[in-house]
Amino acid sequence: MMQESGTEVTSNGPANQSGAANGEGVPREGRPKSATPSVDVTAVDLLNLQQHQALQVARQILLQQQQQHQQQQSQQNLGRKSPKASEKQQSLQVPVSVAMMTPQVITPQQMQQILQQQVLSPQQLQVLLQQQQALMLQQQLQEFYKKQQETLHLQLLQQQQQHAGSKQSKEQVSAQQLAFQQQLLQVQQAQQQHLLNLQRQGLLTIQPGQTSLPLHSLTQGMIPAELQQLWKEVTNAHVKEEHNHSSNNGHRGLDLSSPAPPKNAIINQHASTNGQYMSHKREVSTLEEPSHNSHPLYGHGVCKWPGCEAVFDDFQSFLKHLNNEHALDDRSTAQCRVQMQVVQQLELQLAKDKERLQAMMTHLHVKSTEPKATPQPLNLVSSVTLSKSAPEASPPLSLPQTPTTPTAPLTPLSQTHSVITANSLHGVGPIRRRYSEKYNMPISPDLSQNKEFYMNADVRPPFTYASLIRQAILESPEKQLTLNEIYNWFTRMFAYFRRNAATWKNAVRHNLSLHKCFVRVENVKGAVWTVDEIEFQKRRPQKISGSPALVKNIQTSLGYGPALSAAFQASMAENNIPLYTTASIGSPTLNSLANAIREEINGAMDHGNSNGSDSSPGRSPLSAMHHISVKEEPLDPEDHDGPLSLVTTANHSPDFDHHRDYDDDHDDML
DNA sequence: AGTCCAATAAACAGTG
DNA sequence: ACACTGTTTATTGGAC
Repeated sequence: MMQESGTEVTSNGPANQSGAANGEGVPREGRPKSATPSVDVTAVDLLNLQQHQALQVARQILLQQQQQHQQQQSQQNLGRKSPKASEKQQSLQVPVSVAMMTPQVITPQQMQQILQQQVLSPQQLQVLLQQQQALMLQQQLQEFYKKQQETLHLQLLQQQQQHAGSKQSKEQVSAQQLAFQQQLLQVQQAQQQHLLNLQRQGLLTIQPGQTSLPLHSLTQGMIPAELQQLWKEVTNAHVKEEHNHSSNNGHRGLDLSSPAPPKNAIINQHASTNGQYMSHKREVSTLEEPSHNSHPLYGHGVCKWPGCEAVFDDFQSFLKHLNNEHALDDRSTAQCRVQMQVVQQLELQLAKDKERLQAMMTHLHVKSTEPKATPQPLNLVSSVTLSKSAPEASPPLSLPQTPTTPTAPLTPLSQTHSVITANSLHGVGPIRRRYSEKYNMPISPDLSQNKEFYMNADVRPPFTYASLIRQAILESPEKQLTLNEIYNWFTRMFAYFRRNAATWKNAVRHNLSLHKCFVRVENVKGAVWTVDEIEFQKRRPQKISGSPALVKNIQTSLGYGPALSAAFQASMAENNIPLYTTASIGSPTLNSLANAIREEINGAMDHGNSNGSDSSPGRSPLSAMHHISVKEEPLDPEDHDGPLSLVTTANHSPDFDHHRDYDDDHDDML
């Protein structure tokens, strides 16, 4: 029945649905049957790509720097330049080969192709999009820097016409080097911001294992080996050619001296976290711990001074190196200033994120008796463990969190069962299809978080039709929808279903008919569809638990502390253990830590060999799924004369659900 | 390799 | 006749 909602977006056109679902030239958007595997990119790959691109940009800048410098020197200081310096510059250009490294901005066509082939998950696409934005930004920065260089060059020429002395020239060169460093820093910071944003949105998972805290991860991401190599090139070139004179004067627009340097304590605090300890030797000698063979700038036999990476067999030689190579000079000072800015930036970001966290925690605990959470990230753990003790607070279903609050994080207290958003794990493993259905997980968290994305991007949502239909129905006030209203929900919520109209309607109907969880109810107005939640939950996930390898993985992950393996996270998700994913709360590493601790508290270590009742994967006390008061007799659609009688009442009955779910599952599995 | 599941396509029937 | 709704079957491919 075309009800009042018939005015809805029917851009799909009056598709001849019956029997000719694929009519009207709608391009079939099936699975990427022969999708080019090369496009299969994970978030980590994208991160690497971005870093590589940033490096290229930076190298381009460096090349320009060097070229301009070379030009000016050959023009102004013909006989003075040492051949070595010239060789150095030449050698710098050789590996750069900027012409060969075109910035890999994805063309709209390529983007469209990626979108249509659906080889990327929405999260990956978001990463991709944002990285493209970052690329743009970097290019803009590059252009800006070009202009800056031009003006600088002009001024340099003027000055050198006035003072033909070499000293002045060197000062300018020094300033240029610093300007470049500053520029590099800007690029880094842009990246940094970007990465933080990505992390906050849970779109990016830092590879665990190498760091202990997010900031460290971040910094590692910011200054990869290549970037450090670049830095080395810069600083070496700078040092070899000239050093003396304060670099504070003359560097245009970089004003490194102006920002109030962070307190040493703060520097130390960050140094201890991000490993990028950066301070004057004098400070080091006064501040560092006198512990033997231990130095913040020394780790794994390598000097950790930015851009150094010199290898030492013993600590003494490192100290010697530190005193000799990283003594108090212009270069070290400049590097220190740069590092200060990095730290400041991180602090700023940290403060913002702390504030955000505070607000989140305040919001989430406003109804509980918990004391207001402190901004300490680790309190996530406590809040998690606390929240699990009060599952009664959970409303019937995940539906209360409608997608209308995309930025609002999940409310743990209210959705013990739906916290999982496998999206954060999407990039970890192979791209799976429609993960939400697999684990019977409510899709609302993901949906709410990515609502905007799905609404605007012509990307297929990674949910099964059944999940989407269920979501549509449950979102409705009456928990019932006509077929047409379901259609409308699809088109309203997903750009993909706006464009690719024909087949999915057939699929919707097919799913409605096929799955027992969808119950058709005759209504006054016609027929409406409701969700039989019990049936829906009966559709069990595929069993993954019990894998010894998995258990071992978990154990090692915990054993190694916060470096929670991706496999572990994946297992958490696949085992239906609610976790505060990166999508819901900022830092993935923190989440990993929280998860690890929480998992430990939950006694998941006996995951594989506990007594049968609790070895089931989803038996997180926090999960407790949602608990529907189940009528004894199975629902019979035929017997119901009203849809409301079918709607799950979702009374919480712990006694029932605690073990029934899994016993049921096992029974069905066997 | 076999099984399960979801997506897709399509035929068909009932109804307004 | 037509469009919409609903059911059913078959095929395909991915994941396990």
